[in-house]
Amino acid sequence: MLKVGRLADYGILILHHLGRVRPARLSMDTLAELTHVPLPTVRKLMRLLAEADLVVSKRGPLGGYELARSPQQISLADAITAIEGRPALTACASDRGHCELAGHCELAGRWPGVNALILQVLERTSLQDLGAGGSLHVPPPLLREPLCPEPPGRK
Amino acid sequence: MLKVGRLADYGILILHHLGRVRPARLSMDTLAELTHVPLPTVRKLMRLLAEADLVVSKRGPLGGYELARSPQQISLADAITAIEGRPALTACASDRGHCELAGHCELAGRWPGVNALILQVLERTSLQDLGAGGSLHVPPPLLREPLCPEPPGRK
DNA sequence: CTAATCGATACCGAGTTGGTATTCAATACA
DNA sequence: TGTATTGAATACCAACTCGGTATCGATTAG
Repeated sequence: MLKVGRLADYGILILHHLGRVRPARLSMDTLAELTHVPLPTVRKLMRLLAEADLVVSKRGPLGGYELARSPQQISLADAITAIEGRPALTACASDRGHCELAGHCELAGRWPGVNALILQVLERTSLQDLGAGGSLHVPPPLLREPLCPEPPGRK
Repeated sequence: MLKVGRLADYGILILHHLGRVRPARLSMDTLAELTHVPLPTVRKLMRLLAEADLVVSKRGPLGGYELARSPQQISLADAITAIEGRPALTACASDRGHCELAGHCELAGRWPGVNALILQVLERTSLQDLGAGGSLHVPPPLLREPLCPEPPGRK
């Protein structure tokens, strides 16, 4: 199904909320309430997001989390990578993890290319893009034309 | 990790091999040998691929499978959909499957857009593209410019 | 000093996924 | 018409990943 895990989904939602209140801070408790994600799960998520430097934590009363940078500067790829590792369609395109077919598989060398394409979509979509209205950076014509028109005057 | 299941991976490899020998046929036995995928697993895969009309089967001696259309006309999206259902990043972007956050989640309406983008990459990449050399339809400049440059003389 | 809040570790149950076994149906060819 | 070859269909299973939980320790505002 090519899906992103529920944790990553939740994580992105949390980042979205942090973006909305920026530069204010939100406690895990509040985040759990806002997102309806169970608190222990929020805990696990925040650790990952903090490790990846997407959020900054403050302890003690009045503590909580705030976004480390602006929502424009955080991509979906950032978020997903923080929570479930670098997106990799197949084992051959992944850093960790081995494909037992390696050696026989004629496609092994080709997957990274496709993977990079997908990754780009995720990198070019920011939290901001996701949260606001608009066409996700990508003009509707993309739907009918080749992925990118041949750049004029090249080669 | 945003990965495609191993079955889908195998399935695409199988389709690739069928493409190479087209319009000849290959038996499951041969396919298992060629791809190093265990025969029972090949069986399961071929049923799915046949149901999706990506391959055509012939029974009896000299039987086997052949590609239903040319490798250019089969996209990665076709293959993945046949094997693990329509790709959907999140539950909100999926047909089947419900997100228990539906109703509270401010992002629910936005995911389908991102999903469509990813889907397009998969739809625009054919078996042929994957198997052959070349730049996957997508010129390198895509790596540095906005996903698609604003079409000149528009709006 | 104390309450509020984050940090870290270990653990668990369930569902998905990849893989297997078995039996039946069709067909080329002798 | 019989037999060997090949696909079709069903049911089943084991292992791993994933989402979720519990518990305790560390920091800091007031």
